[in-house]
Amino acid sequence: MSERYLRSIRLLAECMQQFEKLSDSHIRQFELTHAQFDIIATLGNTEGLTCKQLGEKTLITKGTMTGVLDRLEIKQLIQRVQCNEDRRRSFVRLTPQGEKLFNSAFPHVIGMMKHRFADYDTNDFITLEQQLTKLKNSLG
Amino acid sequence: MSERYLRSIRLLAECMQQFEKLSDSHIRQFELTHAQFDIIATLGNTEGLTCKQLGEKTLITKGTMTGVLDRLEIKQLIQRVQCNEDRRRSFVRLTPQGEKLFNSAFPHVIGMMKHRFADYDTNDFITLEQQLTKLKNSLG
DNA sequence: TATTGTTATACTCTATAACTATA
DNA sequence: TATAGTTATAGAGTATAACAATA
Repeated sequence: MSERYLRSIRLLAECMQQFEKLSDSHIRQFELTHAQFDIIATLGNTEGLTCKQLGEKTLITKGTMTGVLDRLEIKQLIQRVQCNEDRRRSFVRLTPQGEKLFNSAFPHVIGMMKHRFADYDTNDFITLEQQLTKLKNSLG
Repeated sequence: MSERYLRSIRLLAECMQQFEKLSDSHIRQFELTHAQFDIIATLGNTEGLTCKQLGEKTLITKGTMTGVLDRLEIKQLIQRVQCNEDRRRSFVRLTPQGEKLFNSAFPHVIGMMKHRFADYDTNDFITLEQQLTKLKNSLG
């Protein structure tokens, strides 16, 4: 209750909440849900990932994953490509439209966020990254 | 795309994901959903909050809030008390059972998390808190 | 008129378990 | 037997808008 680390966890949650508040409106602008955006963002700059890999990265469970991927497939933002070496698996990849959205959505979010970090210099980033990396490793 | 702050945001999200992974099983142990836990945690150690205040703190919108509160009321963990000064509003408060759960759930989560911060000393916490506070203010 | 909270709707996410196909 | 992904189900969260009561 009076444990010191609770303060850090609360701050962490508040940071995340602020970020979500900021990104929310932009995500919806692209007519995506959070889960869908998460998938698009995770697939961006990859050659494709299996459902399992996507699940590990996004914490979306496999039963849910099928539904999320179905909706993204209907929107023609992703495609499933069956894996020839192991026919149980399939690779999920961004379609050209998916890539286009990825490449237009991110600069958009970037533009919005950029000025918020205006007062960070290189050393500030280094310190922040060090602290977050340490925290991540402690939690992981 | 190559913006430096993206690395920090990614780390932030990964920290939050790790924390959620850890707390998830414990939340479900108390037969609560994330949203429900969020409400209980927010109400803990308060005299009661209005729906509006709860919505601002948890990012749950008012339409959703009614449903979440209904389910918590059915579980007898919260109660709504109409406000006499402004009869449009009502205060949402933990019931004795709700407080009991709050007070038993948190030490539980604390116990689980404690050893993860074993290698943090006071200075580590100070640095981490400073960085997270700075980040929160930048995002907010 | 504006605000607080509820109701209603349609959709999405979620957990879980049973299932199919492949390994 | 184990694994990858789908299907099925029931419940919960979500956005949105219309609504009632109160200010």
